[in-house]
Amino acid sequence: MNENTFTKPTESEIEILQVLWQKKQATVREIHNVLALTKAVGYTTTLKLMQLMLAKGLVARDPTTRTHIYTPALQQQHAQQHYLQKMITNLFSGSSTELVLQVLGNHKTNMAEISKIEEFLNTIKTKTV
Amino acid sequence: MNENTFTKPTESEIEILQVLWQKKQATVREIHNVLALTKAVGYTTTLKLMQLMLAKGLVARDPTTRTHIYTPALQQQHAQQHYLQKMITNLFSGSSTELVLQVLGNHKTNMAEISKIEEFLNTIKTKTV
DNA sequence: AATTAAGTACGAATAGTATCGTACAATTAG
DNA sequence: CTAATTGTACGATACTATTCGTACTTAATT
Repeated sequence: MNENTFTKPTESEIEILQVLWQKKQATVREIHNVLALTKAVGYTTTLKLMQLMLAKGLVARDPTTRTHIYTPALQQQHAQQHYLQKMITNLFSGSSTELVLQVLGNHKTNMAEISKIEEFLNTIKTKTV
Repeated sequence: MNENTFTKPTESEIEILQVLWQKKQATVREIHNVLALTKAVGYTTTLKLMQLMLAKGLVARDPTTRTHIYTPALQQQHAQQHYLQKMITNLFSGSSTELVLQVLGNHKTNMAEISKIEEFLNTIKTKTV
């Protein structure tokens, strides 16, 4: 399983990856504690999921210490692109602009963020024919 | 099952809804023909899925004619919001702006669309403290 | 040293999703 | 009028994902 082969994470797996992306690395216990904040789930369930993710190549781990330390093996940006593309196709009739407008309309965006987006729009303007 | 209860469509169900949202209404045969363009799937599979979607309240149908005519019972915008929110939380660490920048960076956006987005940013600016 | 605590491994049960064959009904073609 | 075609209904099956109990191992506590 090389890095070109995108193994689609399931929803539960993405929840785990989200924690790993933020913490950079974590033990099963640490991840489980985070997940347990928002949903009822047993420790061995989280453990098993992470073992399956290891087999799929979604995470890596250092097994030299007794308590294994896991790291994400899938880049957050890759997952973002994959799911964004799918979402644009299936939910926004293929229009990325529609998606952008919908997001901007539904989430409070402060001045600094608006400026950041405007700035970015200006840079792509120069590349647009 | 009232309209406040959002029944989360599965991925296959969203593919069907996508066709319905575009066509406004369609028969099982019509939807199946569209799906068959991109994946191998039997007619009765599509039929069964749509019957399950009817039971879930995701679609409605007019059964007075022999060939039933289906319509979407879930607004496209509702589904968009739900999945956008989930995506922002799980894949973008809660930052809607990050998502917007990612989309703009990965999809070609023409002048007209850029203008549309800039215009929208201006309107929300006036509402931003 | 014995007991308790904390960890991994993994089989197996459960639940959720997708697939399709077959039965049957209604319409259409010959 | 009979055949073939086109449709719906739905049970059975396969596949995928999730959940957790239990066994075993290692480390820490008493």
